[in-house]
Amino acid sequence: MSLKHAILVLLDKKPGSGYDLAQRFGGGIGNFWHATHQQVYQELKKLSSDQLVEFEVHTQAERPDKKVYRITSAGRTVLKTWLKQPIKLARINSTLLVKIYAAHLADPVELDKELGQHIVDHQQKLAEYAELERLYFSADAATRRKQRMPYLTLRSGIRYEWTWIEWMKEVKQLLANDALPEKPMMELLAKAAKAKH
Amino acid sequence: MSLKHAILVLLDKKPGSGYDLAQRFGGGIGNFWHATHQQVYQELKKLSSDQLVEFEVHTQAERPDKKVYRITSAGRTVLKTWLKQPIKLARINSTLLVKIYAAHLADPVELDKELGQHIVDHQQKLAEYAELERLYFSADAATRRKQRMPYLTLRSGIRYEWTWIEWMKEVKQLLANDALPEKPMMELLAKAAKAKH
DNA sequence: ATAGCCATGTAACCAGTTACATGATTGA
DNA sequence: TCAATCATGTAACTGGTTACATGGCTAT
Repeated sequence: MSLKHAILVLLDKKPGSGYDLAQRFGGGIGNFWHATHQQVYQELKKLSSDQLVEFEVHTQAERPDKKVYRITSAGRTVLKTWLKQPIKLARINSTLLVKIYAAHLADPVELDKELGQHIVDHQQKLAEYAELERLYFSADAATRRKQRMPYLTLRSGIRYEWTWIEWMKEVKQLLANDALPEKPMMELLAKAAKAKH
Repeated sequence: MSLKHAILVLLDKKPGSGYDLAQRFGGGIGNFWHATHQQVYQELKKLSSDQLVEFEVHTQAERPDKKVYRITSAGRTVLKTWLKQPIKLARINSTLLVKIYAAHLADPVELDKELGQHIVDHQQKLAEYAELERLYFSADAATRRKQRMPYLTLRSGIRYEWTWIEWMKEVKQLLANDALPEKPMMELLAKAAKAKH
């Protein structure tokens, strides 16, 4: 489990309310770790009873009161211990790949449409990332240095979306032409890598 | 949920016992849909009570008896209906990215070691995929045509591992040199794409 | 001997999703 | 007036992981 740790990471960067954290999981870190507000509130309760976080109630006029959480030193210890532990290879569960695997049962027209929609969705995501990258590069050197870790995760996202889009386009075209790939993927990638030098 | 559908897909290709399916989830389809034997047995029980699959007990000498499951026509209908339904954008939960995001709290030496290990793990996976691809290309044209959908999923796996490895190598090097990326990722990818023509 | 394969399962727990619930303020 | 934002939660359910349990056969 890592929701626990993801929350500790966020609170270490900056204290905040459950609502706050839920917002942050909806963008930025949300691109590689998803959580809903229900999960966040539950987890905060647990973390709080384990004294890894603590909170203060902020009474607000005009807005509902809120509990502002911050990480405790015990929490920071847990976080650092977690960072030291090697993680297991992530396992992928991709519905789209299961569908492609079973595509002989599907209606080709529908499948083509679905791939098309998927390509659009991922292109949109990529455009979002591209804009964030543009912003990053327009910041001054000090800010860029401070933000380098989040930026590196963004680079991962860009590569990921790009690759995924390339693959989907390839599949869409092959299915449309009822064709097979001509060359092994490994060969194509090796050639592209060489071309860089 | 898709374990249900993944099982139906597998049984549609070929009937088999729970043990059998669990093996198949450990390789091939397991590369993009993971399931343990406990999950498989539970799910088969549900599918069976919903009459989407049926089984026959095969008594074996020298081996434990087994239940050989096959998909029913109701199951095939459910499967086809599912194939028609558009799927939502997959959400990613990547522990490694959370760690990188929080890397300012980590010991650089440990982080470097962990990245190194991860690179090795993924290179191993990639080598596995490369071997499978070699096998695919050494088959005759008819076999290649029949296996094209599984092969397309393999291509996705190859691209995925390759990209992931490239990113990790980049991060490892940047951290080792305490450097920042010089050029936007979008620019680098666009240039590489152009070079193909 | 010992490990690994074949074969099936239960049970407890942990994590994640969906639905329900409330209620004030602000802006279109 | 209607939707969105701020703010917090409960409850039911579904899905996934880990541990436990059994037991014979085969190959080293």
